[in-house]
Amino acid sequence: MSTPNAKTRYVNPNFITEIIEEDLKAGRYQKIVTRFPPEPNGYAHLGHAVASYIDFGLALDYGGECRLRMDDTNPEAEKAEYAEALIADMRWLGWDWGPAVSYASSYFEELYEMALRLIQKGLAYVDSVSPEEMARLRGSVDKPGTPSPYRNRSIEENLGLFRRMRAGEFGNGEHVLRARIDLSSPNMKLRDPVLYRIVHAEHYRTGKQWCIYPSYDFAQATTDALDGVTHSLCSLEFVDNRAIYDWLMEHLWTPPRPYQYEFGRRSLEYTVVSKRKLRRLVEGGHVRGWDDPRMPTLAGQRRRGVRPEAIRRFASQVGISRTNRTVDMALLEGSIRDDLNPTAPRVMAVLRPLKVLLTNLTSPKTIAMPYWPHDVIQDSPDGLVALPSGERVKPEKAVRLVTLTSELYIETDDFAIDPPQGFKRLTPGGAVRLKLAGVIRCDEFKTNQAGQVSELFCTLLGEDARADGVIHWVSAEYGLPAEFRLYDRLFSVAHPEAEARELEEDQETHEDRDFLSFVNPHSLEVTHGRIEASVAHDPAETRYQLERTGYFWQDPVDSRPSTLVFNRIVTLKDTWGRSEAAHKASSAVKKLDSPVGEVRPVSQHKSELTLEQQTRFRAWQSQGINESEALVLAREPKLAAFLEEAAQTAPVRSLASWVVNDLGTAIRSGESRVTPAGLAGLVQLLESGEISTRIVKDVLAEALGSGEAPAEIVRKKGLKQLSNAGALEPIIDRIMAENPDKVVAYRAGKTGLQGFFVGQVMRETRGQANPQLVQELVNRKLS
RNA sequence: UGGGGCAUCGUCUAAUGGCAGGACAACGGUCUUUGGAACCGUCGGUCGUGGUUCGAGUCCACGUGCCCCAGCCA
Repeated sequence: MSTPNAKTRYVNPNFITEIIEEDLKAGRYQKIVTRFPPEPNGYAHLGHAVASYIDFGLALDYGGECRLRMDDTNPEAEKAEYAEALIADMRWLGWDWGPAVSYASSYFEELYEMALRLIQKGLAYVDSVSPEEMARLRGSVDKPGTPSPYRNRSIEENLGLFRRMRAGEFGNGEHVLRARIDLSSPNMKLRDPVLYRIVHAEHYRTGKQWCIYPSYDFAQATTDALDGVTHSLCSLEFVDNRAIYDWLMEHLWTPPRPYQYEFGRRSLEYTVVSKRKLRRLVEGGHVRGWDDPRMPTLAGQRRRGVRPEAIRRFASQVGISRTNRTVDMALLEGSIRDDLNPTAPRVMAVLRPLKVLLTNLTSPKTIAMPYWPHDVIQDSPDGLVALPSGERVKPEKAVRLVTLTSELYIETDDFAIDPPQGFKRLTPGGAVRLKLAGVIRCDEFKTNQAGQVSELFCTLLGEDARADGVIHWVSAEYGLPAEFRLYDRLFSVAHPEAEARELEEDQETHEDRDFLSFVNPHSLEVTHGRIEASVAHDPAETRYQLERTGYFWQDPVDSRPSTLVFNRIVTLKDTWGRSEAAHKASSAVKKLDSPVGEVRPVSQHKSELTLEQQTRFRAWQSQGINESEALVLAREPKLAAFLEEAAQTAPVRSLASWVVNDLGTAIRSGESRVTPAGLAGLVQLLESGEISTRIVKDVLAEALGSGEAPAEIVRKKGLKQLSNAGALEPIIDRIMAENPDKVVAYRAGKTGLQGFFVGQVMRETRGQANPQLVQELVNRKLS
């Protein structure tokens, strides 16, 4: 249970799973508990989907639990409608949060008690300055803050005031409760953060019961603890807030306690997700609503026809790391196609009809057409395939009847008077196959006044006639008229926010040249065409692949049996259209080469040394220490002092690199558990040839963790450098024998494999082999 | 500007100091009654400069670039 199956796990291994596995192994928690805590102040979007995937997926992977918690601590922004929508969206995604949704607002009483405890401990106080004054007193990033005149109120006074705040004796903004932490902290978040503020507003759940509300920082930490959370995951912008989280845990909770970990946000190309921007799209009429299929909201994606399985697949592929990233649209589209390809039955529809008359077809022909292509049938595990109704039947039963009549429609694009190179469709005098209905030849075509082709006259040829390609079609008599809504990316640029920012910098007039100016005017195209009659009998929520055009389903809001409306969920991959477009673009515009040799500042200057540092720098150099290390030592007295002390019993030249490169970080932070004498002892062993640098490296790392004397570790583990070729050679021979393929690859020129062989030997000998010697031997044996 | 976070193919993501790997995209091919799918293959990367090391994406230093923090929002 503690390590998920690599194939079925939700979340791929990452820095957080590493922590979880370590915590489970060490028995710090019986089982892990995560939580997904949206604020009900808007609709869920793909960002929420990815974040929830991590929280719920991790819990699933490690046999834990994930709570869904409404972080509803700001009554002015939140609505029941949003909370309900959020819950519905999460359920749609398929998450299970146990018997009940958790609400921060359900814990208000407990939180209030905890605040009282903080006051009683002298760790929180009621401040009564104005918001502006508080901002001023907080200082700025480069100036420390100054205490408010109310910072030293007595515990009794604070208690009294806080109770009166709750009792509603004060107006908005008159008082707040603040944590007493550190007004001069370089971390701005720690400058006495607000814990409670007065808000006289109706809360969608607690009504007027409260007029004081906990802040994000206070509520997040306390409700995590109350919910039994073990791993509290949030996005990177809250890194600074972790200090408050830990401070609150330390003073209010006894272990086991939750810890906060942060991961990078994910955004998507060609879209925006901030609530403010989404609202402007809706209110500005750029889209038809929050559930417009172009919106990145889950409501929008759902209405578009995307299935939750596709969203989860997408989230899984996006992955998780400690960097904010913008994901390629292709990843989402690919996930949707991968989900739909094996689940969407195929039918035919013509989006932009061109009338065709079959001059030699005397009576209609009814054809049984399979819903599935051969490869989907082949891949079926039980040999059965689905009908649109969901019923699974034998492949030969998975068919619908389609009628070919003398009057029919084909796609306007499937005919060209003057075809481009490689065109595999209908041309004047040319032949093409109508899917499953025979080959036709175009004898004549008619044009309208505008010169556009309006009708084709064709002859139906025998089955064996040669054809350039296969196209889809719909009978004019039997086909049902339908509206098709073809969605494209909402914005015409991949990074609308970043582009808008650049525009602002370029021009002073930024107000109307913001991200909205990048809205793609062609993001919705509506066509009227025909779809084969069989769909009339299918469940309304059936997702189809309309052959050669894309995945579609009926718009759940606007489609009616009498007036069908189909949304395009995603196009098919179109290698022809793509190469066509690329061809046009390259021939139309000859791109100007961007000027070469761009200017790059060549300021590779070392940061300046003071006179005193220069003197020390030269002194170190004169002792034989290289420039790079001497520079560090000259600048950092702590390291220099450490080195000087160690140098009393070991050669300074040999010590310097260990001090600078391996112990530097620990010494600087004052947390080095290796003493100067300890290092000197180890270096003596190195100098005498008893141990190798490899061993020094490993021992130092261990000593840094355990605090044990390095020489003692060497003695206890019996570490000793093996410089005896006779002992090493059999090991090398064995490894070569075990990896014949690598030997071949090496001899074929993949010399990077030398590292593999050396590494194997080092591992076998627990790092004790003399690496130079091993390398030498390996080289000789391999060549 | 003080503090913090981050940097690996076009994109996303892996690699106890020891083979820079995977996925998506792109490109080429096989197959195909979908210019789809599937299959095979190709292309392509460690931000820069030094240092430590037998060996550095990983450790050290100095740069460069991006993101977050000065709400009684979350």
